Amino acid sequence: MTRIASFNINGIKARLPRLIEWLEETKPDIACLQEVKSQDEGFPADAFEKIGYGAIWHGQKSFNGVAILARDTQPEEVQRGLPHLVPEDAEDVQARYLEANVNGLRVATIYLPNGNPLPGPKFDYKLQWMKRLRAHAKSIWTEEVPTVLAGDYNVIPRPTDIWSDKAMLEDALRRPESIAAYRRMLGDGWTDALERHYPGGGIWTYWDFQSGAWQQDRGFRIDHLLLDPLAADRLIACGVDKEHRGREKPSDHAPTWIELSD
DNA sequence: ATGCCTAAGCCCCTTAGA
Repeated sequence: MTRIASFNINGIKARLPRLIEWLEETKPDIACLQEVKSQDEGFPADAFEKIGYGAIWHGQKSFNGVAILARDTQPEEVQRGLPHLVPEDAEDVQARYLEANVNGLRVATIYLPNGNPLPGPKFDYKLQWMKRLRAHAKSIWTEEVPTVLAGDYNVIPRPTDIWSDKAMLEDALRRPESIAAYRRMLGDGWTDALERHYPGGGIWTYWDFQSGAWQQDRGFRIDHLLLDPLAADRLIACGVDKEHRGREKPSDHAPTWIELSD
């Protein structure tokens, strides 16, 4: 059995005690992290090595940043950043994508752009980034290696993936363009693990820090694990470590995970 | 229409998040 988790930690320095605690309690074989918010030099690889995790990371000052941790092994990096579709994509220097081979699996950690405010360049960037992600995902598909694309997609796929049908309707996370781009990936054959196991929705992975969202369970589902058919055939369980959202100094996201048979 | 919270930077206020 292989357990793969995705966790938007919202600042690795501020969150290190919570992160170490979570790794030791839930023992994921692979952990995909987002919003590291640290330059490469500041990444606490030693702390992970001490508890048996190898790591690769792509850092950036203040914002973004992604990493892949693997228990008892070193992830083998295969891609850093998404390939360009048009020349302007070369201007993108944001650290949002990292991909590795780990124990015969292909795993990507994804921090998809938020896209607010809209309309505007940030929303355009989000949609272009999704186009690039879809194209690159197709190219992985052709390699026929079991693949998991895990991360913070900043997309609320269905009305049942948010606490209120009326909330966030004008937000980039719920705009039809964002949802359509996400649906196109599912149309290509990628399986949204949580959606498959909980078709009725009502599962959240994010609760705003503000306005007592956590206390009132006003959340939504934006962290997703997408599986190619080889990985989807092995899917035996998935869930959200919701309880970790209620601890001291938490991230605004909870970890999301799947288990694959061996 | 706005602030609500939180983190990081180089700083005690601004930017960004979702």
